[in-house]
Amino acid sequence: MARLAGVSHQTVSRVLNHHPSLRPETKQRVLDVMAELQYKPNRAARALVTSRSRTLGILAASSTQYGPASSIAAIETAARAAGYWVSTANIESSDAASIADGLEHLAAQSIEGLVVIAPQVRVFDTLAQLSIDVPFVTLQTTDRDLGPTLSVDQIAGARLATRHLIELGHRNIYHLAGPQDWIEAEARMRGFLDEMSAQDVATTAPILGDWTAEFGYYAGRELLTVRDFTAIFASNDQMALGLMHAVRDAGLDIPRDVSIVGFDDIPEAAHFWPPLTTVRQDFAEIGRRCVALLIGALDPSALEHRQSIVPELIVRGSTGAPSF
Amino acid sequence: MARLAGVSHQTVSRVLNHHPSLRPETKQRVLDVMAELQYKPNRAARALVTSRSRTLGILAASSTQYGPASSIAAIETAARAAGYWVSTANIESSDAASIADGLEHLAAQSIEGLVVIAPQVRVFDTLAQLSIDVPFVTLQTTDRDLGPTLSVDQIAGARLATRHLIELGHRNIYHLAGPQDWIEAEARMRGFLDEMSAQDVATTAPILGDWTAEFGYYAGRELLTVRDFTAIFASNDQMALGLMHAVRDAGLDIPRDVSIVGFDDIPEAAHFWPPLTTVRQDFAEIGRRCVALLIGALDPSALEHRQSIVPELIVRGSTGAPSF
DNA sequence: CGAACGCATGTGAACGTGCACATGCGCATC
DNA sequence: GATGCGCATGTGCACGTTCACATGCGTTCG
Repeated sequence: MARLAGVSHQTVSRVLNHHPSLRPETKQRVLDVMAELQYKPNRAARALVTSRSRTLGILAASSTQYGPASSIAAIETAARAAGYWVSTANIESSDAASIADGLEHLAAQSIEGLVVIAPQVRVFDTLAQLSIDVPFVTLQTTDRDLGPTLSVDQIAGARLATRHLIELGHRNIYHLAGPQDWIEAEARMRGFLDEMSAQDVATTAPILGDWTAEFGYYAGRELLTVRDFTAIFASNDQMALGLMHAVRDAGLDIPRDVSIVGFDDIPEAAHFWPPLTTVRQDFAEIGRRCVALLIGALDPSALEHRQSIVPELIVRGSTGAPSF
Repeated sequence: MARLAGVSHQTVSRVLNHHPSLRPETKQRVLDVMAELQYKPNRAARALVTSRSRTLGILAASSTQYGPASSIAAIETAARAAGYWVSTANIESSDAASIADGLEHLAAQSIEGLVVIAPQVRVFDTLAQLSIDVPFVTLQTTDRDLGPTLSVDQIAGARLATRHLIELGHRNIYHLAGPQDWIEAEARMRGFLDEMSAQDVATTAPILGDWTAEFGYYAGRELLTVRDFTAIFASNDQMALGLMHAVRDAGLDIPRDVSIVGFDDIPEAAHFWPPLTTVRQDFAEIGRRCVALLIGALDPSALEHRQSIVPELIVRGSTGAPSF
């Protein structure tokens, strides 16, 4: 007990909390003793009395993928800098039981804020059911008002990608979308459809995928049996990779026969063959903003981080004019 | 307070801890009230009185990469199943300050066990300096006795890859290694060197990389200016991807002119062009074993999880016999 | 010169849980 | 029928911290 070394426990507490009325020499003396004893304040005791856990929760699906993993890492870093801890719950399947389990695990440590990187709608239903009542953030662009949310302009990114293909001269463009319970997937699909109709290009129904290269490969094989298109916009880079694999397997050339665009700009995308044209998302920035939003909601001060993050089109070798 | 509903707080406590001497009807009554009130036991209070946090720490570098991310996810899942929480600290650079910061962050929540997925040696020095005294696990194959450790046989995996190339007839093989402060990288390099000398093949000095595709690309360009080799064994799949990019840029064919082997078998590897021959590691299993080991060390019972995980060579299109 | 104020520090209670011990009750044993 | 034992439950304290309040001392001001 550091307080054995000179002062009362309350003075120690004041030192820890940077109380203004402290004689510098007293403060220093306490600090010295703390250093000597390797004193560590007890987080549990503090949480107990303040009833603040200073913990943020992340509910994550697909946390092994580059995008989610990057956001998680950025969230952790930003939270740590702000003096918060982070606890993650990964859900493997997106069924209700799994979601509920993850949320309960987070609730059990009385998190003060929640970031959801996962299928959306069910999560919030479950959240309501469990009557977990914390501010939360999600990457979103829905109409629904889901409380404080962070707007990353997935729609704009998807429009960028689509416009690029149209400007190159493509008129038969498929979209390989992500799972529709992901808000990002839905937004990218909407961006694709919006741009297509804005430019008066006939649209085909998007194909619903699962984010994996494996799915992209099989979807590509399927599509190529008909081959009524000259370009595909995939909702992430992994699916784009699978598509490219299928296209090459069919003996076709990219981009001469088929142009392909991805989404995310994972670090490997620049080294695919051919290097992938894609939409860059700043996952780290997303993570940082999530934390800023949450902590803003917790320390109820300014909350004007609502400006959206603008994605960027990175043009590489996988797209070109169609050859007729 | 649930205890207002009939019984003493101690009885509630007994229900929570599955005490044997409880009349079933009493127990049920308490459970009913708990359900009705949505009662959640307070983790902080419990941690305070038991002085057990039930929290495992992960110190992670490169947590956005597939391998580390997979292990982290598996650790989280396994820990959750065992009733533990997980807290992650990501370190961006591997300098001492960053490591110390991460470890202090973990120590501040009095973690009971630590998994290190990061440059190794400095971590343990720092650990000692901060006199953090918890059991820890690391993926390792060093000679050093670093306490309870998990042995994943990286050496065997690397030998597998190297032997595959030698058996195909390659005699001029380079190794693109990972950063040498990573134990995995060191072990894979050792496996490569061991196998080369066991098979009496002349060895060239390994090139030290940084795990990224970008590095693989530039290393490949560099190597190709001389081109005194027919095969390269890269220490992970990302670097292998970069290498393949460089080889193609030079107008060469894979595997006719150059064979390439990776390590990890990330999900995308099967869809690279050509599909990558690589060594599969079961990251999820690694994560699970980490937790088993740590919890075994905490609840001091059996500790015989020491059998190592055997990696597997996956032969795909990126390797073939050399053409002379 | 005394009252009032502000600063630096101390005192005691409280947070919600688990542990050690105490209590009361029913049943078996002699 | 008294003694003792085991089961089911209750009582009080402790964990380490913060909060509200109390104390003592020096300074200012009417």
